[in-house]
Amino acid sequence: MSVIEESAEALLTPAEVAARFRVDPKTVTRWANAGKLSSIRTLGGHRRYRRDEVDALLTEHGLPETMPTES
Amino acid sequence: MSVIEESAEALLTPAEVAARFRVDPKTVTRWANAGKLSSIRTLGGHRRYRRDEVDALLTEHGLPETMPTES
DNA sequence: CCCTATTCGGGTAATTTGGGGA
DNA sequence: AATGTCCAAATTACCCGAATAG
Repeated sequence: MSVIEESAEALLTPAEVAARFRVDPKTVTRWANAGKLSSIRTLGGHRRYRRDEVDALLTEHGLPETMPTES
Repeated sequence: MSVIEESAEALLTPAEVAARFRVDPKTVTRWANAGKLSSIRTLGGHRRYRRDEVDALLTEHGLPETMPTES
């Protein structure tokens, strides 16, 4: 399995989601428990998160106003 | 799982941005509210800031490249 | 020097987050 | 590596007053 295929995976581990939000994996688990983030369970009981959902939440927010030219 | 994710985490906490600008964390929040700085929200409502943007703002003053002795 | 608008920091209360340990 | 729980630190949003331009 090469590294390139990984960017196409649809599911993210808790650590990967935590890294993208710059929070602890525990916090991601809290979000899932609070129903703020949909999760899928592995057969071992651990959670996986939808990558498109995470990416959508990451890009939610606002760009700064168009910065006029410094001239 | 590979290590490629590491380089993608470019988010700063409010305290980290405040430290770079030598201001209060509240002031950074004020900049975000004013739209001067783009922010990403955690699902709990806390803000994360893009390191690229912060670094760009810190260096965009056009400081002279030659920094002689500060005597 | 005075006046005015903006920015910054202090204080409080409520929520979220992170560290340590089970 | 991940889960669930307890507690301290961080962040948020609100107020207000002081410092800084212009």
